[in-house]
Amino acid sequence: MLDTKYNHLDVEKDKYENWKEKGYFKCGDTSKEPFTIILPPPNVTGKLHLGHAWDVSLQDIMARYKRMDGYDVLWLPGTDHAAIATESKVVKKLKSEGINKYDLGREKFLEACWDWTREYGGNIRKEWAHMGCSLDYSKERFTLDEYSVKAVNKVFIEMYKKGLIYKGKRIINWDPEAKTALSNEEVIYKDTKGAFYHIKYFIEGTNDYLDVATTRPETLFGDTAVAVNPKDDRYKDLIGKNVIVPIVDRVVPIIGDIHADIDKGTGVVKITPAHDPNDFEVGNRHNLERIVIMDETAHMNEETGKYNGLDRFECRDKLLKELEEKDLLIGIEEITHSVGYSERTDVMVEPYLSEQWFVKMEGLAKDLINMQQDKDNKVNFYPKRYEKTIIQKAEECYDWCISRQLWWGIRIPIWYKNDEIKASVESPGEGWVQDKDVLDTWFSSALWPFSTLGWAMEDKSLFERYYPTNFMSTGYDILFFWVYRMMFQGEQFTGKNPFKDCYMHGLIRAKDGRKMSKSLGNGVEPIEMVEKYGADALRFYLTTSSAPGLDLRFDEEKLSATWNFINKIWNASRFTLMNIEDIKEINLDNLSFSDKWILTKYNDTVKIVRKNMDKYEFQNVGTELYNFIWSDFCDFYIEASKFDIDNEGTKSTLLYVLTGILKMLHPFMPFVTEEIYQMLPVKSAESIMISNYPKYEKKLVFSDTLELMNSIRDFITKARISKKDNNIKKDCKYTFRCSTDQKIENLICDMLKLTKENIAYQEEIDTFESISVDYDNHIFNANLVFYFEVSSEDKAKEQESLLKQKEVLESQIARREKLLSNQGYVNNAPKELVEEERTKLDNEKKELELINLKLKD
RNA sequence: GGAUUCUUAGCUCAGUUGGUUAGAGCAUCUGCCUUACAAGCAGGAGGUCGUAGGUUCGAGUCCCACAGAGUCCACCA
Repeated sequence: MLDTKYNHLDVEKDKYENWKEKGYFKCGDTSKEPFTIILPPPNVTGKLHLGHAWDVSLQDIMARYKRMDGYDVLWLPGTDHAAIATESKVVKKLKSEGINKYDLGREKFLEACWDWTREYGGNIRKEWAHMGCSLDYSKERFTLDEYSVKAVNKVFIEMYKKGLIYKGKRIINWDPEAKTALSNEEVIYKDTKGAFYHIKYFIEGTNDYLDVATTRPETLFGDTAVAVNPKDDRYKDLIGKNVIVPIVDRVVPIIGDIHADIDKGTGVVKITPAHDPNDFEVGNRHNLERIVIMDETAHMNEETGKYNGLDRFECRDKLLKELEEKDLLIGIEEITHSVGYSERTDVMVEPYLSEQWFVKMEGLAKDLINMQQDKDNKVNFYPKRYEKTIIQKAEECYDWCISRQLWWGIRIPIWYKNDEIKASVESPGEGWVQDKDVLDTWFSSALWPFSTLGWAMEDKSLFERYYPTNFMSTGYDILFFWVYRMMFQGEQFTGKNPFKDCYMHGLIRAKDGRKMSKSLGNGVEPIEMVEKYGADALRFYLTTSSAPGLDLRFDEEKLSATWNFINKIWNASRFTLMNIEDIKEINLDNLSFSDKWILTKYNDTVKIVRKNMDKYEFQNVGTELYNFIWSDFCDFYIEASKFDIDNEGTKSTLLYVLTGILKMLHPFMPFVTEEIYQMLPVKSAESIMISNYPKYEKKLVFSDTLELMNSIRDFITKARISKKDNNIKKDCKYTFRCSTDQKIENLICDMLKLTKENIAYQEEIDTFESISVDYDNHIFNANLVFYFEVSSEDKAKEQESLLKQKEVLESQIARREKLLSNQGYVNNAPKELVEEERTKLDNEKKELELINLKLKD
């Protein structure tokens, strides 16, 4: 027997291990249709945060739902080596031990990374287990395992040969702390306080100068021109003349270029082709020299004379001082402007000229756009609007910088010998040297949906069976990092989109709407919440509390309310189990009105739940189940069943409906549903995980009963209000007439807790005041009269309440009459709706008559 | 500059082909320890659905404008 209270700690203990041992998580039943989900691989040394908990819950819901519904489900787990993130952690750790990465050397450093990975890699698996994720661990992958590395090499070489990957000298975003190039996506722009420094650039051979404004004065060492707009009347005559770059005293030309904006700043721009992407373009147009003035750590190099060796910001300070001393600084104008920071290290990104590998995006992006036009092969986004976002991204289409000057990652399969270049995994022979760089983590992630399934392996059976995948779920924050890239790589190498449906969820925010972050200290640990309320509550709360694509404000009170809901389910189960111990089989032949009613309601619920599950509208599923279970099943049906509990049909109904409830809840709350399922006296499977998902059963739908019982329920509610409003005591007397059926009369008496002692005798009645509750429609009518002693105060109260009722009724009748006299409504609205309105109007009129009668007394 | 989301009860949010009197949790008020559950039960109060127009027989829902809040992309000498 169940305890009186739900204890999530007991319930969630050991179940996961048991499921895993039984092999329920494994795919492979080829008699069934496959259903595939690939888990977005978290950073191998990372920690599960609430966003992950949300993400894995969504996927587990789909995995469990489809598994129960007869599919061969593969939910494939894996982790990502997370190049920069992991490498920077290992560097930091070594540093604390007084070890420098470069002194240690590449091989030993990689060993340290592997050690780190092994040490922390298990954590994430424990967290999946806490959350109840039904992952097939026999297929677990890592972005540095054979599956991934082979695919990455194959893809790289093929793209290189097709000219889709090229090496180029360009301005890229440089992270001076991690000492690597970054892609545009890895740069985060933040509003930063800075200044326009106005500097004098003297025109050669004159005492006149140009006022050049810059936010990065230290780059003047790399200036090789000054540009003005050719249409700018102020300066156009100067084009062709030269200016002298201050401090370095270099003579550089004044050029005319549209890049110089007449309205911006002073209209004069210094051109530093090696340190600014726009200037780089200008430099190309005018054949300007590119002078690199910094090293890879953003310290000034030998080009800067006495500033050589200084950090960029230190150099800026000292340079400004010197400019001031030499009267070359016109002024400083403080501004707030947007500056790029590295996503991982949070240092200011430096635009930096270097040689890097790029993916040529034009053709790939076009293919992606075309694929989305194809109804049968497109990715369906949930919510839909993300498709537009993806398309826009594809239309912008700038090349993707994929080389990283790191060691932890997949090394670029390119070999050099003198001037020769070869693409190959193995060394082409003696004297060949491999490219030192590794690939962007996201390059391997982009292949993840097919690399994990053995696309590059000899045995392609998994790929053939489970690709393309069915469901992808992820936060919108990695739409461009990942979803976009998976799409074009999938299309390019498999000819198909890697997933059919892509569900985007939002971010988890703190209760005040701010982002959860370490610096604000407002983060919530999912594991703490699991300990406090259970994984079941956390999963249900996270997945049913917001609409797709929207952020979720984490509210512990709501999580606690979810716990209460589970406690309610627990107790409803407890009641059911207490009353059906002796049942041997479910027999739904001999059913009462309320049995038929709950079965009908239940089947409606099954239908709506399935519909919404298939559309990933989990918040609707949540609302539907919550209302059905709490309001219909617990508050009404269980109460009604108490008076009929010895009936075989009622016992069967209780068990049948409870079983269905547990099954529909199972994807959301796997642990508690399994706990209760195991105690059911009649069940079809050894675990709820592998039982069948409920189906709509037409033969268990009794529409007439639905209508009847809804009316009865209405009547009971009304009678209850009357009882209370008029302060009727338990010992009052009543007479009760119900025209339909003796059973219904009994049920109503029971539900209203009216007992034989309350029956009134005629002679008594005469001396008592009375109130009555009437209900009359075409399938059910009843009349309940309470007789009781009443004070003048009570009587006044009743009058007041009747007048109020009258007022409400009259306004409703007026509204409905207006509606029904509207020909447009009568002609256009659905017939049933109009008919319903008519019935209601009739009822309301009858009710009003009764009230008027009572008011006359 | 472009795109996009949000604005519904005191608070946090649902409301998906337009159709009863707009729902829930928490908080609040009234009455109940009724033998599944007081972390509960039975009720009550609380909303002119951001503002102003339009389409429609009918708008929280569709369209337009405006206001406020947020996010993404581009630009940022």
